[in-house]
Amino acid sequence: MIVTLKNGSIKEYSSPISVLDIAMDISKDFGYMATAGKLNGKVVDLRHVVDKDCSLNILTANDPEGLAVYRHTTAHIMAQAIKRLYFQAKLAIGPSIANGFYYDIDIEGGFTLEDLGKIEAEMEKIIKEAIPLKRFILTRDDAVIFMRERKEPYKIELIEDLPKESEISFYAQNEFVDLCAGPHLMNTKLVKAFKLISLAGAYWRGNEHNKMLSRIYGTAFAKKSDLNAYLTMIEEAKKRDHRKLGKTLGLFMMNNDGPGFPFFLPKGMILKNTLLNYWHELHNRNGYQEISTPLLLNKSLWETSGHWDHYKDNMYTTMIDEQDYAIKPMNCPGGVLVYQSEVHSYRDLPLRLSELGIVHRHEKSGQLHGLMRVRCFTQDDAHIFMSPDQIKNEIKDVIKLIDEVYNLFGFKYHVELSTRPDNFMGSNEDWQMATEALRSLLNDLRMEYVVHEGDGAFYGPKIDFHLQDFIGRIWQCGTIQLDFQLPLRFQLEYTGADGEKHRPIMIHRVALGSIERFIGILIEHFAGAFPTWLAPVQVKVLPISEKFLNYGAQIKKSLVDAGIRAELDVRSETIAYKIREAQNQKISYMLLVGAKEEEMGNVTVRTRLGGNQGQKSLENFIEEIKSEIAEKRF
RNA sequence: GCCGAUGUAACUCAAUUGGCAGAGUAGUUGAUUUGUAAUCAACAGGUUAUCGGUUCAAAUCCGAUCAUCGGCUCCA
Repeated sequence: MIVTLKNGSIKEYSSPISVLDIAMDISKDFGYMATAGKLNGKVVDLRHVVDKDCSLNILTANDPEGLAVYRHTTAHIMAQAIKRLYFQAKLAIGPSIANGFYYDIDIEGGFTLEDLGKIEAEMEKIIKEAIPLKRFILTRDDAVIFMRERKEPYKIELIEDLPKESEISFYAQNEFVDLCAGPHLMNTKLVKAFKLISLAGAYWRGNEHNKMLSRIYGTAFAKKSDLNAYLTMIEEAKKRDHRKLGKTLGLFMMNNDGPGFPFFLPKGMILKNTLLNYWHELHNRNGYQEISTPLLLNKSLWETSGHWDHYKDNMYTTMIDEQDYAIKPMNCPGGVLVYQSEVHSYRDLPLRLSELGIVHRHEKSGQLHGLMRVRCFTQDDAHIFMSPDQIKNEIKDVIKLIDEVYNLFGFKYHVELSTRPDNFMGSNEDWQMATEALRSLLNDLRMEYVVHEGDGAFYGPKIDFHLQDFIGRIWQCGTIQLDFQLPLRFQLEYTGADGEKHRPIMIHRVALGSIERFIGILIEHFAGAFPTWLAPVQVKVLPISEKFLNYGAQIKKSLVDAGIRAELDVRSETIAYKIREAQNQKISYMLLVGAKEEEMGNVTVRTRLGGNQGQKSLENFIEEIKSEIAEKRF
């Protein structure tokens, strides 16, 4: 029997032989570190017996797939510890996830943080006991009986959902047995570094109508040093939290009297306006015309648009002169009314109406999160009205525009295509045509994309752009939605070259998504140290002592006259103190001015990252920083 | 909305478990006049989230409400 190994080498073994034996044969050390095998592309247990020619890659906790196996075993150890300490606890599911693992448990009264310490201690004991994990198989019927004896209702439900004739695998570590497809480590002693991270609630099978279970999150790594590095990374990520930086940098604030409604402070407003100036420039350049539509519109409009039926629970409403009104949760009907206000010819199309629309949505209290999830936000919206033959080119241009924005900030992103949801509006044919249009366009552009079946908007399929932030969280920002429904509902028309009336097609699109959230993402992305073109304060002038306040004021005036955002530190503090504060405010340029500088008409430049850059003339400094700002360098 | 935790000065956190609400930072005032990440001193700052209850006595115990945090669910 021939086994081809990952490095391309070929080994011959007498059949049958276990994956573990092959691992041990390659190297004893490697065998001890092995967590699983990848047999012909599929992750298998070390216990798996190989009996014909194959390709095999031995996985260790240093491979992502091997680490997942390692963490999954750690989840089993945690479940065993919990069953030892709390016999009445019922186990649900416990998979490995991106940064660790969790286990959902049904326990009367839930867990407390002190319990986590006890569970960790019991897990250490289980690891010391060096318990071998044994795999065995039962028929489905026997598996149900087995779990019934053990009084594990969630496991029974899981088994009953499997096909009737299937064989079901279990893993046993002494008194503890869990339903599990595997694979797993051979022995509990192989877990070297783990930590229980947090406690949370989670619905059984992710359904909010089901019972809320207690979820314990933990993580595990091959080495203690890797675990510590991960914990340090989490601490670092906390320092970047936009809610914390928003406060220390004076960008925005929240207040109990307006939960989910952010306040922008002077410095945050500069950031926002600078971003929007760029946005205006970008959209002018790309043939958009900006409009602004009312915040408050009659309920009947929302009924026509379909929003009332679909989202009335999340809309803020009020009554004016005995008529129902709603605060807009979206800008589209406003855009549609603008289109309708005139008669259009095919020559007007595509008509690109952009709008920085302020929308309000009543998000449930538990899901608010700093600027990332708010109840009032500004969409950088646009509605494009066009004829069917313009769809492809138009969407291509929108993709190009969005790509330009993300590249400017150095964001990585990926694209997802979302198809028809259950609560869709319109005909199957329209949906199919719209979805195929998007799909073939992505294929034409050779863009990689993930398909999300059933995740589209109720009026049409969409292409979503997902950004990755510093902590690795994914944020959906840009979206392009193709809509046949609103033009139909509002009876939109244009006169074609043939003199007949035709129905336009509509694109809804945003590039930044929510301005507020995008700013939150920018804060974390740059850790508050914005590129100079975006920074609320671009230069801080620091006089060596009060004697040089006048000279400092002159420098500041020259900078401000040149269009640079500069501040002067007028306090009678030591220069070291002023520098410290400017550093903490993440200001990229500090200009020190004292006797030497005043004499020559110079400034001494200090950069946040590079330290002392020596003296130069003010003219040179202004010229350099202006070109840095103009080019939007970072 | 659901599960869990939390809420004390502008910020970060104490208060020996029910016995006089305190420190550092920031702020103000004064002194100092400084050359590359914290000069010194004084002052001011509070209905302990809110409302109610238990108690001789509540930041502390109990209940309700509000908000925040970690998740779940949701996100047109």
